[in-house]
Amino acid sequence: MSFTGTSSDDFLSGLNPEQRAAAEHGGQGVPGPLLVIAGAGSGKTTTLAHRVAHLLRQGADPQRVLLLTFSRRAAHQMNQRVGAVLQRWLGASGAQAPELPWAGTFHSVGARLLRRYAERIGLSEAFSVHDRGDAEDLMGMVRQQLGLAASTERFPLKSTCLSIYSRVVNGQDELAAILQGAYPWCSAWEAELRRLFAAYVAAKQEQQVLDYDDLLLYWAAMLDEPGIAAELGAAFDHVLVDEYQDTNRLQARILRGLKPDGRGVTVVGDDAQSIYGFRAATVRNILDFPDQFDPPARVVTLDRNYRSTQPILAASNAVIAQAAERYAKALWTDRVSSQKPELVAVSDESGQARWVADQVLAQREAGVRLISQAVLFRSASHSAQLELELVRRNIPFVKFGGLKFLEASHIKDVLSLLRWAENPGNRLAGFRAAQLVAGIGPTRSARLLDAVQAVAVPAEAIGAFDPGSGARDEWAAFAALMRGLMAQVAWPGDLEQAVNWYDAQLERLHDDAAVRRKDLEQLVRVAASYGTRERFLTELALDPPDATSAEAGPPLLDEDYLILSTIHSAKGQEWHSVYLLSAVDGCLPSDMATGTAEEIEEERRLLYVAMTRAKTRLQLVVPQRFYVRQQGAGGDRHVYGARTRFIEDAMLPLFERLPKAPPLPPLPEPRLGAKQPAVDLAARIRATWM
DNA sequence: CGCGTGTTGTTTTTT
DNA sequence: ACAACACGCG
Repeated sequence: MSFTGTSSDDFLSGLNPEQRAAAEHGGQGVPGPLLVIAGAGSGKTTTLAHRVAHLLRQGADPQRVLLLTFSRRAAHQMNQRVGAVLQRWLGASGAQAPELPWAGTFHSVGARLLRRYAERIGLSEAFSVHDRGDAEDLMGMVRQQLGLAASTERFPLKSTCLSIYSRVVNGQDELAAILQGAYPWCSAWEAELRRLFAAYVAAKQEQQVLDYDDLLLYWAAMLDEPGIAAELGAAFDHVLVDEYQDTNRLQARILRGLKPDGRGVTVVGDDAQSIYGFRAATVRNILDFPDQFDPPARVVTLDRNYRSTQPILAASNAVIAQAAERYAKALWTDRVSSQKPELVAVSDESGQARWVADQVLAQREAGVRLISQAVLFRSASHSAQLELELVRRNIPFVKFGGLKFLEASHIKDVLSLLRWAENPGNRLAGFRAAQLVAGIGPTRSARLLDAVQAVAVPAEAIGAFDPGSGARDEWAAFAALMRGLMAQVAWPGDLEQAVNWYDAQLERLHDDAAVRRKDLEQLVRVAASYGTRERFLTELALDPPDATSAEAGPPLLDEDYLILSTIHSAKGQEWHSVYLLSAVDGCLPSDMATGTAEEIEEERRLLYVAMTRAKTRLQLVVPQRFYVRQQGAGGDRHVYGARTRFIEDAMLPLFERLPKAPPLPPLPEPRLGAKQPAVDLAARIRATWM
């Protein structure tokens, strides 16, 4: 299939000169490496979409274009934009715009490639993908087995162990260096951690499971084989990477392995928006990209902002200008406005919730739909008070980031049944699944798994297992379910069967069975959109649905709703009005992240990302005090919050301050002792009716 | 051996 | 305020 056409170049005519240069880079033949530095709101997606369209128009085969995006959502968006551009160009010719089959995240593309090459690299084609929670559980199991949990001095928690392991793998660094740099309090455990990680890797391989890091690690390792590298490199003519500032060294290694000479490679990003350092992303990837090649990659900088008004941009530029190291660029715009971004002083977190709810409603009255407004925050928990307020006032909202559907225990329970059926070697899934039966605990479950491992047909071992006197009937039903799930795949009927069986256990396992039942119904609905059980299980780990039904739930498409989002999840998005909650030192920068200068720089970029999401209206809300958590009910310990350190006094002229009058000092807390109240209001009010 | 209860330690961001 | 862990009962 070819899209080479004869029509003119007008489909690029909507672009500015720099965008156009990026889109057309290379002319005929396979172009050399290209780096596009795309500032916030500079039309990055548009440019990348036009570049893809341009390549296809020049005859590139969509099957041979690899487009690596940061999220599934971005991949989808890109596919649509490319389609729209091409559609316009193809015009009335009626031809179908092509789909890009190889558009996705590094992780999801990795999973697909590994499955394709499974046999050649000694991997089972039925390998399972562990999400973060599963990986932690397995790490916990191994930690237990090695006796590290029982040592007299406390050993790092399983989640910490996994974070360290992940950092080592993704950062392609030495354990000792990572410990020293990011986990100094764990340095004393280096030898034990090494032993733990070795056992963890062995356990994964034995069970044929891969965690997120493995999807990249095996891909990179596969590319170390010259034969496979040549084959894979030749399979793609063009490799485009979005959000390159948030890739880590392992991902850079993959890119180099695919295209050692850089021909056909385009990377796009903005060093000022690098916010995934905690995941071992390194801004060095983008800073060092050009000189990796000889001759160096071409660099195109997009510094015209089409999103925000001039006052919003001026404030954002001032914030990022304080950053230590970056590609120098100052964004500019011709969107004039007299409205500066606003710094709003409120009394405390509940005042903040009321303020934002008031503002959101007022804006809606003024004609700004809820869906064009967003509330951003540093960490998912910061929005708790606001969520209560929104529910109270009947303002519909959807929250991005924070607790994921998949992390809920009932969802994990049901999925463990399917995962075990899909891959009986997956001990973790079996371990969890068997314990759902009343009367089965860790010990019997482990014994069962040994029995399963010892025979050729797992279902037989399950049927023959003696669960102890109390559980025989329950066990028969469970064994029948597993036999059915393991014998043959019927999708999505398998999930319904699993949910049906699990429903009988729900009341016993959880007090809030009703809410959880709704989630399971939702899961069944989601499942129908996946073609096969295997795809469902892997893709769910790589792209979980966003919210549980306990929260707002998926509003109907025609309904209007407010967006709540962590700053991280807001990446790449934009809204007419943006409210940033708790722009206070301790929240932003988070007091969890003030250890090193690098961490603080990343927090600064987070504020920059948050501010540059706003098109027309931006409010940073600063509670004057907030209550310290971790204290008894009725406790009154609080901290007087200072405005975030990233907005220095010298920048204040760039903001409007609200409210205009200085805020009233907080009322002194009345000390209600045993004494009688000074004024007996109650008696007076009773007297009205006498 | 499983399950319910009390105690202790710990809090971020995501594929 | 919450979750993981240790302990003691059935």
